[in-house]
Amino acid sequence: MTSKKLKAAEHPTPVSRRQHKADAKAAAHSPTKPRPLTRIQKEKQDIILEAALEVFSVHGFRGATIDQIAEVAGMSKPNLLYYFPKKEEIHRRLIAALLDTWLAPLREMDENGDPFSEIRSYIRRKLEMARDFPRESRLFANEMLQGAPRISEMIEVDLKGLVDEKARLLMGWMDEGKIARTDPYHLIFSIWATTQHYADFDVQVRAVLGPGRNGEGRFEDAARTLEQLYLHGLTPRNR
Amino acid sequence: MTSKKLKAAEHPTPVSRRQHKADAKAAAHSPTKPRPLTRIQKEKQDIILEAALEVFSVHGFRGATIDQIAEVAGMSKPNLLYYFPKKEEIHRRLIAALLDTWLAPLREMDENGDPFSEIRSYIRRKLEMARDFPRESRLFANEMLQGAPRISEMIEVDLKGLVDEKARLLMGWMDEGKIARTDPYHLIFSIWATTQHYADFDVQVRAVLGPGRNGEGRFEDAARTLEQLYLHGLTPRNR
DNA sequence: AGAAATTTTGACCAGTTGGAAAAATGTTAG
DNA sequence: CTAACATTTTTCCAACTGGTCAAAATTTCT
Repeated sequence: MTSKKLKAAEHPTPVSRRQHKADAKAAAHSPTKPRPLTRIQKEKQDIILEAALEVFSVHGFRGATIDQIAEVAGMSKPNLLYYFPKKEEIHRRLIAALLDTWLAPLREMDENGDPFSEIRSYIRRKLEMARDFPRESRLFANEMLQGAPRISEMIEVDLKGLVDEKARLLMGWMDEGKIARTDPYHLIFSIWATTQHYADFDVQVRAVLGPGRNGEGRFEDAARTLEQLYLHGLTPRNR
Repeated sequence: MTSKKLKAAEHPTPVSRRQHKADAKAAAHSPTKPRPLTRIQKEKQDIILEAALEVFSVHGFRGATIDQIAEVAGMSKPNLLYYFPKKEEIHRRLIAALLDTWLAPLREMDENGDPFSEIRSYIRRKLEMARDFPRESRLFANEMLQGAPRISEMIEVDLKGLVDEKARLLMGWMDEGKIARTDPYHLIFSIWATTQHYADFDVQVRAVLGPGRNGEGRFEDAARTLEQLYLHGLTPRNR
């Protein structure tokens, strides 16, 4: 009694990028509903994304294999492909989710706050992210190294837009004499670089510092050094 | 600057991993001479290394393919494999040559010089390297992101040794009150991060700055910003 | 319980990958 | 010129790659 010879809804749930032909039943269920529903399969998707983050962040897009991700996720490759029909899909999902989180700290920099404490907070938050989400940082770095082929649009619009806005804010503070005058863009780049460095070059940092200063102490040392450097470095000179 | 010096003590003849069987003549030629000599085939090796740098720096070790490298090098894959029997060999050679060049600027930091001008020079040189050898920087970054599986030894010995030495030097300057007191290790990390950022995250920098400030001007802006930040930030506070 | 839908599995594929063998083509010194 | 060596090309291969498919196992819904 396999009346589903060509099954009307071959991909009703998980990831469906293209409908099969002639399925009146699907239409009957919901006329123009692209995504009927998802239940506790979202669980599986999360597991996959987790595993993919682990693998992509280390080997980059090309260097990572579906088999590898499937193994880390604890499922078979075809099973994984049931949820994400394409390798690229997994990657895109990861990147999309990442960018938002990644820019949050900068977004929080408030024009009404005290310049120094705003900048200090920003550095802190970025440093915390490098500590708490190193894989995300590496995923991002990997994408950048490759020339951001998959996210050029995002960085040219969302990211640039936000940076432009905050650069203007910093300029304002400089004009008011509240912080020393520098190029706000390069200042932001510096903060990005110094904080993300602790995630992206973790091995190097670890190797150089040796086993001694490497736990929470390391984080505090880094935070103190950077805060001093930036705050001290941004204090207006001539009075 | 462009230190082309390469240690020629890696492998003797191109295809040397296994001799033809039963040839007493080889022994007759040179009993215990590991490397007869290499002529103008070194040219080919250089071409291959050039191409490999191009490819590895973008896709990382796993993501790069021999075919790709061969194509960029303008030769057939088997031909390439004649010179470098293993993919890993090419990569190792690149990394080995790189590390030396890469650490040169730090090595040049002179304890007899003026602290501020030494640090300024160091930043300048690192920034120049990021501008002039971005591929090398990315190759290095790629390796770090992957956990430096192929060069952990090098960074744990050579690199750590050098950094320890220079950290001591910086500490000395701090003790003498010549520069503000901070963690010298994290200070060095910061300089690495901020300078290499311009090579590794070039796409991002370019996208954010837009087409305007992107030629030589960009380099100058970055240099000025970093110099101000570090020199200003390292000026001793209390008098 | 039983039908229907969903999830998982196993077999399979075509294209790519790193690499081996050996034949074919230079190159060079005697 | 020619033997000895160096280089290049052709052919080939086994393992791996992203991905498909139908059947089987499982879950869900009534």
